[in-house]
Amino acid sequence: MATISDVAKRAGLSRTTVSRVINQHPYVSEDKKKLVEQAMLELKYVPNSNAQKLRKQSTETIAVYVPRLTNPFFSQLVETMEEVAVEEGFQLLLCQTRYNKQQELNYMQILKGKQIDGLILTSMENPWSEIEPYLLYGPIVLCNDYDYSARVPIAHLDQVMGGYIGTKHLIDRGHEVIVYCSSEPGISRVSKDRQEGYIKAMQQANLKIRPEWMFSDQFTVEGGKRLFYRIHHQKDRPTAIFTGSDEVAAGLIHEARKNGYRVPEDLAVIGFDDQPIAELMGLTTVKQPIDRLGKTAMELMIQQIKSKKMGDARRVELPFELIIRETT
Amino acid sequence: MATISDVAKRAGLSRTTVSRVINQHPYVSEDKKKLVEQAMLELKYVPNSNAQKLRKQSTETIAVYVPRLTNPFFSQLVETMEEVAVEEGFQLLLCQTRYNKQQELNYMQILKGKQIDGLILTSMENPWSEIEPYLLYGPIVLCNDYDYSARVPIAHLDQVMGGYIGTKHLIDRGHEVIVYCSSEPGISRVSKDRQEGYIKAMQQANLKIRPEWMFSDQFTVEGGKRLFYRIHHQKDRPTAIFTGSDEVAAGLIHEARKNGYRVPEDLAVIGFDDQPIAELMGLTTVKQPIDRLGKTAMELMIQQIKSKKMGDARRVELPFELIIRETT
DNA sequence: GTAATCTATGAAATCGTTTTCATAGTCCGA
DNA sequence: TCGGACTATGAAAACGATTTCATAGATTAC
Repeated sequence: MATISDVAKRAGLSRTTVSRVINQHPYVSEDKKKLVEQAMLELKYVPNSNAQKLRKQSTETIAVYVPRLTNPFFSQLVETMEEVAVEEGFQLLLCQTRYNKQQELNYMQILKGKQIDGLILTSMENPWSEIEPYLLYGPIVLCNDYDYSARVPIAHLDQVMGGYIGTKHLIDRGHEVIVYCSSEPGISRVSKDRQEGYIKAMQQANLKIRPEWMFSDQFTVEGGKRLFYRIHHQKDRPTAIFTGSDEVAAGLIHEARKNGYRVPEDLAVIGFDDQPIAELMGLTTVKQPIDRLGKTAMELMIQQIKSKKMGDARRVELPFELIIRETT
Repeated sequence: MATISDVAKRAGLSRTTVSRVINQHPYVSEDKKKLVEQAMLELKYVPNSNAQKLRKQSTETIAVYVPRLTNPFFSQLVETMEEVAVEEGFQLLLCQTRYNKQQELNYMQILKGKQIDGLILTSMENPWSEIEPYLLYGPIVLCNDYDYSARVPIAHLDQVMGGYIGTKHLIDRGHEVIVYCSSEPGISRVSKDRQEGYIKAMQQANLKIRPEWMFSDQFTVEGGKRLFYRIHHQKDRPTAIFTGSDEVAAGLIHEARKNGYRVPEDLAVIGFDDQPIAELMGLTTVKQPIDRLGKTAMELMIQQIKSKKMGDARRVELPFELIIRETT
């Protein structure tokens, strides 16, 4: 494999000059530049990026932590992030925490080892205080999940509002017994706040809230199905359900219909996210602008890397949109 | 940030000995080892991974090229691959080609620049002859998409068979006018072979094949909807459709029902992949073992990296499974 | 006409590791 | 008791780039 020295030798110049051509420094004469380019072409030379990273102390690589990719919310988030990153000349290292505290912390070594220029967290399995120390080693941006005590850029939605909007819609439709199902396992602020929004809306309407109406352990299509049977067998059956994702809603509706329920007459269901499946099923849902969320987070990251300033804790809050279809 | 020299100084030993401890070489006495570990702890030392990569000439990083992540087939594939990679001590660099020839070639610089130890292609936008030269720079493994002339490890399914199974099932159900819809844009062998399987089954049954019964431009839920209207307005309306993915099938069925079609009585539909949505919609489908596919490909890659032997063109072919539900 | 600035180039230091080579003491068998 | 094998350590070279510093000719400014 050709090195920069080989190129220099071939062009009859020094390594310095070759490096200047590669990095488009000024002060290289046109004719020498041509010579170098010719030599690089002949030798099929490509700079060794590990050497570059070591010397430049920058890697043009950003890591994204997601719980798991089969959750469409996160795969769409990552898709957008990769697109923005590449446009700006960065690459994406993908890390799945699998909702696991330890896994998340293990991955932190990547930041410590200078392997990446920055880190985007889309969910946090550990409290911010566990993560904060790593800020020493490089910039961190929060996306989706958040913690207001964190002094880092954040792109997110006000999930209290999200929970409120959805619940309020069900209340407006005349429902009084409403079940809430959270979106994620773990200590995520997203779940906590969204549930707070649910509670707020219920209280405002003077409706009862009961622990057995709040679920926090079902997150997939399968989970939605299980959720249905839990409800189905309850004494005080709810008339409406606020689910943490469109997938849970879809699974739930599927199973409900199979058991002779009419939706929304016997059971109203509202989803969350507005994934393709929502339109397909005619699902009323609280839409999250996932693309804008991912784009914003990545841009905040890149700005921070390029400006080399840490500590500009800009917070960008994006809006929800209630999409009313046929399940409420 | 502490370097290996700092650690060495603090422990009163040489860099060499510290390096030996880090890499668990033999021939380090217990007491010196303790000293080094103590020093590393005190200084919160973490090796600079770019320096390691440069010196070791290996990066413990594998790149995966996918067209795009919002296609659930690919996000599931990547999810599995990441899991296997991490288990074996590797990391995953994610690259989306967006079905774009040039993008795919651009990304090839990553391999040339020694930034990764190997490359897994899940789809090919360029003919193998364009890609082959890059083998010089590191191992390549094909996954899902394939080209029999490529002398590299391949994990895939016999898509001719896949197309045949699905079509045969429709024929067995008594259908004679069957539309085929391919799974991907571009020159992918997957599409070509699957279509060949369709043709084979049709010919075996002495059924007519017409160009206007073959579509190759719709790949999403939205695409499925558009596909429905194309068919809806045709003169010789088909009674059955073989779609390239469950999503297309889902969109199509949704739109068909909206227009008063009964499925499968007026229009039978078979999907491909067996994604969660397929069960949800009661969709008959040709199941691909995506997890096994991803796992196998990653294992083939890691074996090749670890053995340092190139050119063992092992081919692993996994089986389809026909899942019959209610849409055929 | 001279000092200051700009342009163009290369030698050598540097980034932070691992690897090679050299050295020396210990142990063991004949 | 001698020689080979094993254990333990460190100095210096190597990985392949970029950056700093030095130098020198060309140009500009007054």
